[in-house]
Amino acid sequence: MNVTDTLLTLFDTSNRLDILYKKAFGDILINYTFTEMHCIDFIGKTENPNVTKIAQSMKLTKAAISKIIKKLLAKNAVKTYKNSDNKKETYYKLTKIGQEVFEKHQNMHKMWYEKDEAFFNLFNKEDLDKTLEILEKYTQFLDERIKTIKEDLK
Amino acid sequence: MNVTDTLLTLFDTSNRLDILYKKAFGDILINYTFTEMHCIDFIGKTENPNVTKIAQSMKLTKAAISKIIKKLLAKNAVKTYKNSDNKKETYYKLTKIGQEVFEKHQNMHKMWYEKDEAFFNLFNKEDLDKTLEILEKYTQFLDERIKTIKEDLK
DNA sequence: ATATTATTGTTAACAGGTTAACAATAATTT
DNA sequence: AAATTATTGTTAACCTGTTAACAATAATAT
Repeated sequence: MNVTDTLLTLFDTSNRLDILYKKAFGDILINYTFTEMHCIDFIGKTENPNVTKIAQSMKLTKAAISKIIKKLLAKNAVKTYKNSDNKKETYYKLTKIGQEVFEKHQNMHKMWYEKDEAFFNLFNKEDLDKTLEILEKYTQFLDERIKTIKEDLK
Repeated sequence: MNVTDTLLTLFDTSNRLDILYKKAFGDILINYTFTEMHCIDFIGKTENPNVTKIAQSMKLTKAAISKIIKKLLAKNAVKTYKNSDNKKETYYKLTKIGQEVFEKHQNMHKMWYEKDEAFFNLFNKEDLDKTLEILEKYTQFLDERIKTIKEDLK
């Protein structure tokens, strides 16, 4: 087992996923960036989404989301509302335009899913399960190392 | 086989690799960013490296490398030289300081490699090979889709 | 040999993220 | 109830990348 190969392969795979994803959505939903799209997706799926929730879910800062929301408001994809018993929090929901974009995005995902499924069906179940297991354990192993990196380096 | 799980797992794994990598090098080589470090690494390993070669290898634009090099020059990690029969190209080599950073980075990699190897030795060879095979084929499959995405979406 | 085309590397303007500081409001402590 | 602390969301200043335009030089075609 060549460790370097594994890491390079992993890197390659996730790189391709990234390219494909951006390309797919970039081509169809030309007026929305990748991140704006994600943001719309989250708003469409979530109860009373505010800047804080969106930021947590998307693993970006509140500052970043604040800016993105500004753009989505300018594009009329999203509108704000408030809850009468909380003057601090601002929530968002999709406009008709936003809803259309949301649905296109959902359809893309569905199509994507089907293609992937067809691909993975070429392999047998045990091999796929084993692959998942190895990847998951490796992720855990990396998590451990992230935690202990300080002592690790003394 | 749940496709969504696979994709999320893949995403998680590469995300952790990224975090760990940045954290590791960020903590040790505090004066150099991740990208500067990569650049030093490439210069240390390459014959007559110029902006163009570095950019290709690091998959960044020449403009980006141009800026990074500027910083490395300011930090005295790198110096320029020319080849007498080409007035257009500028090459770079490591200074003593740059060389030290390069070696620290190499040692980090070695240590990292050993830890990974110990981890992967917990699994048996066939399973690991199968995993690699699946990932590689999936990467190829994604490459195909990247190429054909235009027609794909009609 | 000259003219054309391609390559090299820099720069300005932009994009999309971050951190840090802040005012407004909510929650908690005393 | 008042004071303190925590949370929300915005903004300014910055960082690191991109694209596009450019001057200088090298390579190729005529």
